[in-house]
Amino acid sequence: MSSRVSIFASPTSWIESGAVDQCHQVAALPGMRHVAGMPDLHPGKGAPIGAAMTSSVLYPFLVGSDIGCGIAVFPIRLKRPVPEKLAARFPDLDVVDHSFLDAADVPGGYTESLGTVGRGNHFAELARVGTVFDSDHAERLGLAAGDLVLIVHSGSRGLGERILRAHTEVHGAGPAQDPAAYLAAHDDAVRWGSLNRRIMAARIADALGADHEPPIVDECHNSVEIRDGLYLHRKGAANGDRRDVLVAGTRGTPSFLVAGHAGEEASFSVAHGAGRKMSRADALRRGRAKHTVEELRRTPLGSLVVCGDRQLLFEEAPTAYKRIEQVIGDLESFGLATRVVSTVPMVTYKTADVARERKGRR
DNA sequence: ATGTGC
Repeated sequence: MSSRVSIFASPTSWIESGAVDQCHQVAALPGMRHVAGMPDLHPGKGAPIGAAMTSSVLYPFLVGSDIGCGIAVFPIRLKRPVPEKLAARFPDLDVVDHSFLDAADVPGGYTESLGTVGRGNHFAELARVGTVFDSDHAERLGLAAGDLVLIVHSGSRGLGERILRAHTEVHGAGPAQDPAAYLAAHDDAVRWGSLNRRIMAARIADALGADHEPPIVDECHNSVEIRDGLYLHRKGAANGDRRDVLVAGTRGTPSFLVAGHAGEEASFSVAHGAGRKMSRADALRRGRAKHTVEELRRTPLGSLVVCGDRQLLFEEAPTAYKRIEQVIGDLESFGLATRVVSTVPMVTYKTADVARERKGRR
């Protein structure tokens, strides 16, 4: 059985060779039919990130540990948004607030860390709609230039990790022997991730004294689905089959809400973000020489980044990522998606700001 | 990515 690798990136887009190698390694796995690399493709742990991988057997490691990770967009209204004041009022999304869990029907019964953002590339951001590229589509979503939105990127925390570990402890990187059982646990994690994002949005809106609405976009990018009798794994790739997707920029550049039009050749998928250009280790080493903490906490866009962890701040520096405009341009030129609006960060929460808390307690 | 691994 032959299997193909297709990379949806223009020759001028930077794709690390290691990530393409990983695509071919995955394509050589038993039962594999097709690997579609998105323009944000970069190397991951064992499998590429930014890829949709289709096979006749289910490989849990291709989804990874953060099953159900995704990005949701919630319209929010605020009277006079001042980034400095709002940043100071953001809730501590590193810890659970039990008052938001009472009414929640928690998938998998896993209540630990529900409503918390986690680490890595996860964030919760207050942003304003910048450029409107497709006014009809934006209007259907209820969006106009200047409107405020909450963007929440997070996943299933310890739950997804537990599900993958239960599989790998027995089968390693091998396929699921009981796909239905894995899928049932996976679906719990997908629902949990979505609930996690909603609870965070509610916590933020409450802390800012704002009204917010249900999400207008909520697509996960680590998942597996059965499509045409095959397992379609997505790792750092969102469902782009006539779905709207928020493709995340960086903590210092805009993001793009796009309309997905991806067909079978692209495994019905679109990119999930800018994609890392540097490893975390490289970003930390080079970032320390290149940036100050101050410039990473107050971006050229005038937005603020709440992040009490200096290492994470450097790892997540905008320069550690590819240019989001290039990624979006590739999605458009390959016909996978079209721009609807851009969003411009005002306050991005990464992790609690220890410096601020210490000051407040004095 | 992860209540984290050798």
